[in-house]
Amino acid sequence: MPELPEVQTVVDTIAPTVVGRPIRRCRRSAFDILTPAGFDFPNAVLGRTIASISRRAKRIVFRLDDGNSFFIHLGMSGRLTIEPNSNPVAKHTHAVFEFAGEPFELRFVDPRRFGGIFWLGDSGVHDSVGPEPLTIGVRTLHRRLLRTNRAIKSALLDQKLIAGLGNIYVDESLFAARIHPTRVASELSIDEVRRLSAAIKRTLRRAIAAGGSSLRDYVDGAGRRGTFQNAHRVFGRSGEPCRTCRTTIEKFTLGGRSTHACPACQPPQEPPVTRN
DNA sequence: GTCCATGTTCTTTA
DNA sequence: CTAAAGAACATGGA
Repeated sequence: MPELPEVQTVVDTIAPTVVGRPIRRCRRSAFDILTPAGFDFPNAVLGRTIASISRRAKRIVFRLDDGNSFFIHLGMSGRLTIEPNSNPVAKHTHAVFEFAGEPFELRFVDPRRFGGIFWLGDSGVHDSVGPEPLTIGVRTLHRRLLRTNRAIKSALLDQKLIAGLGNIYVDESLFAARIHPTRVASELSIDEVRRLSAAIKRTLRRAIAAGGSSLRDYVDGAGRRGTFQNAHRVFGRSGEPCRTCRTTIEKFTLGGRSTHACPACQPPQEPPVTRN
C-alpha cells in the first residue's frame, strides 16, 4: 500500500509527537512480524528514547538514544498511527509503543502481515536498497538502467535499482516522462532518462505535498487520508480519457502488476528523431 | 464462490 | 553461473 510519499508522510506526521520521548512500554507485539525472529524485542527498545525518525526507501527508521536503530515496513496494508491510549485496539494490531506519562501511543496495525519490524543494530546499514529517487542523478540512473533488459516498469519497481517507488508512482512517473512501461530499460535514450529522472522527482514531491495517495485505506500518522489519488493521470483511470490527449487509458499486466498508460502519450517505441 | 489489491522474497525457468 | 519470470505470503473488499 504505502510507497515513498505515503511513508514520508507517516514519518512527518509521527515525528513531532514521538521524537524525544522515552518508550515506557510495548504491548501486543506479534512475534511473527519481528526480524530477525524475536530479536531482543521489546527489551531492546524499552526505556530508550527515540532520538530521530527518518525514511529510507519505504522504511520508517527509528534511531534510539543508545545508537541502535530499527525500522518498520508497512508492507501492503500497514498503518502506523498516533492514538489516544483509551482508543479501542483495532484488529491486527501488532505493536503498541507507550510513552512515559503520555496519553497517546504509537500503534502498528497490519492485517496482511507483509510488513514488519526489523532490527538494524548500531550499524544503521540498509542493505538490498538502492539510491533514493529524490536525489539520484541522471548519470547514476542511466548507468543502472543500462544493466538490465527488463521492461522499464519492472526495473523501476526493483528496490535495489532505485528505492521507494511502487506500482502507483512508477505508472505516474512513466506517464509524466512520456515513456511506455514496456520499453526496455537499457534502450532508453539519455534524453528519456533525463525526462524520467525529472518526472520521478516531480511526481514524488507533488505526492508528498498532497499527503500521499489514499486509494483504499492508507492514512497518515494522524489517521488522515492523502489526496494525491485525485491528481493521478493514469493509475486507476483505465477506460477513462487521458487528461492530456483524451485517448483511452489502457490497463494491462506487466511483471505480474496491473499497469496503466496512455498509448498515445507513451508510445511503445521511442519516437524517431525528426531531422530538418 | 471469484478476482484483485499501494510489497517483498523465494523458487523456478531459460 | 545469472537474469528474468512466476509463485508465494495473509487478509479483506468488490
